[in-house]
Amino acid sequence: MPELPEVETIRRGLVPLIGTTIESVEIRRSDVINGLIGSRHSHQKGLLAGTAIVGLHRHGKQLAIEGKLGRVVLVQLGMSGQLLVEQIGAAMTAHSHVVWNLADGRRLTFRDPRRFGGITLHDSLKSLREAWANLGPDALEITEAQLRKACTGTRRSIKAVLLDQNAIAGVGNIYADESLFRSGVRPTRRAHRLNERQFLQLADAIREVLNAGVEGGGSTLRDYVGVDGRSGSAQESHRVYGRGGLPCVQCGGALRKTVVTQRTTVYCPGCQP
DNA sequence: CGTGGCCCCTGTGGGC
DNA sequence: TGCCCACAGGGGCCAC
Repeated sequence: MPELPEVETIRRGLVPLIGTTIESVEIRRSDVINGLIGSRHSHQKGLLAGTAIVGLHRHGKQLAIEGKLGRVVLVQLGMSGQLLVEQIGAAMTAHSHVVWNLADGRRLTFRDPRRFGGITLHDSLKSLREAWANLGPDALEITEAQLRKACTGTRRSIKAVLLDQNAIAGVGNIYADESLFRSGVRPTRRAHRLNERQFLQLADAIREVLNAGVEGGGSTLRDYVGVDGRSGSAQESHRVYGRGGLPCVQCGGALRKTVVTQRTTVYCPGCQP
């Protein structure tokens, strides 16, 4: 479900939970949690039972819930993941895998029908930082220099690099196509062959489309729902994503739909030479 | 070692 | 109207 703007919107939606104590945690499907070892008691502890939420962090599309003592629950939403704030006692929807019962009578629910997402436990902020250091720089603030570095020494296409979270963290399929269109770069272009101007324009475009998505409340996805379970209101109009065969907004020519790196890709043959 | 290909899984929307 | 299947925001792992 989420691209970076949705994850950031969810993070902001959860900020009001800071200071709230987690009373207990229900693991309804343990296989969504990576590296569960040890006792039931340690699982509860690792999932922050009995402690307060003290911070909410994001890097790329990953979201971290920080508890007291530096323990961290790292959530990856994958394609269909959701974090929902609900009232304790409300009907539990299908595919609700982990539930944090809060002291204020509400609960935080991790739902993920397709289960491409998951949860990883870290016992310290240091451990989280190390994991995030292995990812590329955050796409929301990507600089031209960082982008150029990610594209150096590889023979892959620029789209493959954009989608590689270890190269740049946070660009998904929609924003890869949107940023490539806005910078006039064909998705299949070898990454190392972009010129100076293209690196600059692409870095600018990535920041712009992601920031626009955040401003729009992360409502750029068809079945995205926020922490309140409602979908976003201001649907951003994508210029190429989902518009294969339709006229290009710049030149009027037909947008071409292909597959690059196993992902549906739409671009304008005229504007992205 | 870098890279492309395959697969994981469920829900849904569009075509027939 | 209803059924079926192609396809979907991601990313880990495996052979080359």
